[in-house]
Amino acid sequence: MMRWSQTLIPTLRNIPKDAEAASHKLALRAGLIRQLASGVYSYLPLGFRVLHKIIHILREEMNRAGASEVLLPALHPAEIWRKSGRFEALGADKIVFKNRAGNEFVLGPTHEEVITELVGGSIKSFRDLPVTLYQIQTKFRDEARPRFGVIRTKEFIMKDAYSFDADEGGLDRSYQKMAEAYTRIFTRCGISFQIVKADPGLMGGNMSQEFMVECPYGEDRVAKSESGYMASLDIAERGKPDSKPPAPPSAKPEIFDTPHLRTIEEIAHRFKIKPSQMIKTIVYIADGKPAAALVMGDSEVNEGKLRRLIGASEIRQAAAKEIQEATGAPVGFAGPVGLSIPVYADWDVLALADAVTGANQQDKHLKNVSAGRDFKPAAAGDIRYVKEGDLAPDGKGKLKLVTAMEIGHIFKLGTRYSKSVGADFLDAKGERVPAIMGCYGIGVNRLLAAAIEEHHDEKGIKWPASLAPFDIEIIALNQSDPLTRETAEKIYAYLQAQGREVLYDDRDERAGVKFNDADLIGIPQQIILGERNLKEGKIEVKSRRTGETRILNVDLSAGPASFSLQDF
RNA sequence: CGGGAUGUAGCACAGCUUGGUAGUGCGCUCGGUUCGGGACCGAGAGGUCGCAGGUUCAAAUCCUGCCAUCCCGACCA
Repeated sequence: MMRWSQTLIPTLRNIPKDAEAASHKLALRAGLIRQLASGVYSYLPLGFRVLHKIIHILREEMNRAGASEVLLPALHPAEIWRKSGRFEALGADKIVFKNRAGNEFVLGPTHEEVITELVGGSIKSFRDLPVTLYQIQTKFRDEARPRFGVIRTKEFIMKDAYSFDADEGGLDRSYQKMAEAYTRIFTRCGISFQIVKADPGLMGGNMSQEFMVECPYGEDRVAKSESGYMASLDIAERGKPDSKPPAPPSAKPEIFDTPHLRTIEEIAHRFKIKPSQMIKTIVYIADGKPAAALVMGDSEVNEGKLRRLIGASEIRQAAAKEIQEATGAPVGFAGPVGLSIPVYADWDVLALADAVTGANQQDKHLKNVSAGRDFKPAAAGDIRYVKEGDLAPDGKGKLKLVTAMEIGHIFKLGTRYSKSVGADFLDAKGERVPAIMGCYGIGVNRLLAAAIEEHHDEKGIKWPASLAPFDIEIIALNQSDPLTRETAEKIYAYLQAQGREVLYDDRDERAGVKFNDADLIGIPQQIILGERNLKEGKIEVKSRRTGETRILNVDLSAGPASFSLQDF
């Protein structure tokens, strides 16, 4: 299959200083990848083999789920992105340029537009549906901040699939099939994942789920409870706290001077008040009308939740001028008392007594403020991001926040793209209607990183069998010993004949170097050939995963076929 | 994009404060001894000190600008 001496596996003894994450360090040290520029990597023979293993699993499972593979262009005319309205939304993340004719192109960061255009031009009737297409190809995003080696890069391989259905029921079925395929894929890759409700974000659409891996070098925060609730921080909800009545107000609100102190931190620091004793008042413009959101000083308003509580369809933070108009004071001094615009309070705020908040006058704040007595919210609810220790939404147990990495994401897109880009068909009644779409993505390189993050120890990588670049590594301890060399060659030939993928470390290196490199690159099984054992007709087989070793008998005189190797 | 840090041989780093023309470990090449968990001895090769400009008799070292990379944050399929 492959001889070490004839390929490129540049293992590193020193830890490259720019690497932080375990997967980054190990991928570099094991000679899987090399960096060309920030967020741009080459995959060397070992790394590329792992990518191939992942891709093979992806293909099998996509095909099994009834999807068909295509290959779409990476070069997209800017036109098509303008058509969907995402050209601007893409912002600085898109890599755009003009060709010699002056036509603008973007290097495909994702392919909803292209696939919709393609399918839209090809389907005519509801009889052509459903159809699910997928592809595996390089995407380009000029990430502002590539991170952690191969976890977030500017150029990455993605498996993306798109389903087109005639109706919502069809979409549900297509989506379900993909969800099942994803579960099979990650399970086969040996990755411990969890499915989390997520925010569809820029993609649009009405439902999405993320496949997440808990990992210190992930980029997402996920809230989870003991009873199994899991949601991305963006949309995680919390249970309504026991409506403990606020402590009886001790005194009436009182104005005090806070010259140039605008932020919660400044006031908290200057007057030695806990942020949790303060009411943060943020002015929003909801469907064109001002409204104030109230949360405890140590919390952050979640705009999605606020929008739902208000019942608005669009919401944004107010500009300085609008704040001045709505509260009569400059930014930094807003408070709920005496405010003429409706105020929406988080549950936390209802339980606060004697709180500190803005006085709606420049350089002044109020103390001894209590909800109910000093102001009445238009509505109260969960309008902030959850925090560690919050009550779980089902009221059972507390929420924990964990760092996680997203390895897959599935969306029900609906008609967002089929309407804007154009993918119509004639339904059974002869009416022209847009196809109902779903889209489904897996980051291939990221999966490689996730597997290393989960499967490694101090010595190196411990590949799951399904992703390992090779099944078995032959370690010939003394390459200058004829018996060792001969046996190695025989076993190498034998294993290949058995259809095993084998790496033969035939380098003229010392035993220690080979052992350490073998543990580093993490091939699941090692066959160790040493003179002492060979003289007695024995070889040693070691599992990288468990460290377990077994001594097997080999009858060398009878040729390579006289022994066999079982899995542990 | 804001904040912080770093840039000297393939990798990891010292030298910079106090300017005098570059060093250590690993790796690499050759010879020898070794050979079951990163050997030893001897001899070598390898560097535009990130780039540009400035100060100076003299710059890796001091000054200015730029670039690159990493980390934190913002942003984000």
